[in-house]
Amino acid sequence: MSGYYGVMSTTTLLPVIDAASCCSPLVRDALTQSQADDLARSLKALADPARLRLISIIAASEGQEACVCDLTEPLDIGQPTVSHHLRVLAEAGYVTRSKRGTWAYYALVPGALDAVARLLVSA
Amino acid sequence: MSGYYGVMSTTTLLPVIDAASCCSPLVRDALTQSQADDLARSLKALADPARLRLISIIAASEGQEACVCDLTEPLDIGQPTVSHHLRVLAEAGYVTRSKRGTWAYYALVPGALDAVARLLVSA
DNA sequence: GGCATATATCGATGTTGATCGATAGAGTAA
DNA sequence: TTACTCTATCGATCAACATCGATATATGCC
Repeated sequence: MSGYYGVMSTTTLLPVIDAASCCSPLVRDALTQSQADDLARSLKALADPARLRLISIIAASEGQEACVCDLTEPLDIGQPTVSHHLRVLAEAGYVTRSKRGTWAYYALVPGALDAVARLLVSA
Repeated sequence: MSGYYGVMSTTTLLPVIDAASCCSPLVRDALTQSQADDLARSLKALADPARLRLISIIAASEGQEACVCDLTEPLDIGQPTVSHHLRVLAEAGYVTRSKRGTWAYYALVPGALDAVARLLVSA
């Protein structure tokens, strides 16, 4: 389990985890402008109802991975919009994309949500 | 097409993840539309560089409280914009406002950031 | 090859949001 | 009262974004 699924996405940066490793918690010190920009970008990627639902569906799926074909129907939005949201989540480092045959599977990046959550807590 | 991911049997699938050790709504179940709307609204209020810097300055201040007069200068934005951001943070429940004389003081709501952070973590 | 399906990208549109200048309101001091 | 300071609100502008339909790309099948 937790194996690797072949091809990685072409955008392999993990901005969320990078931000977590370099930046101090929000409540410890006053954030610099660039720290605030980075964290805001990570939070903006999460701050959309459709993207939160996509993440929660992926997270609740077996292996924390889901096919796009299973993500289009439950949300009440069109297929291009789902594709757009998945791209935003991937570029922010929350999910990775792997294509198997005709289908594209999106998987949670382990620890990505935890990383951004840790930036918000005071302890 | 294939799977419906809703409230299926919680015991058969999900080999590693145990409901007891996995407490976040985001990661445990698929969010409903209104749950996603609520969480997105809370995250949107945080997902702005100016507001993150305001929160961090307030949090780093004595008593986790700061006067507006001390918040206008460090950020490179105008006073009406600072006032607007503070209002957004207050309406989202992250800070409270108290006026003493001519000055307005904004204080962190204890536990507010922790609460939203807990919604994101998986364990 | 041609056809069908799955997903991504493009272009346009309507909406939200960040920012500003001007101004209003509240409080203090003379 | 008047004058001054601090903060909030108003109205406008510009940029960012969510969404859609149409189309492009990729893969599999016949």
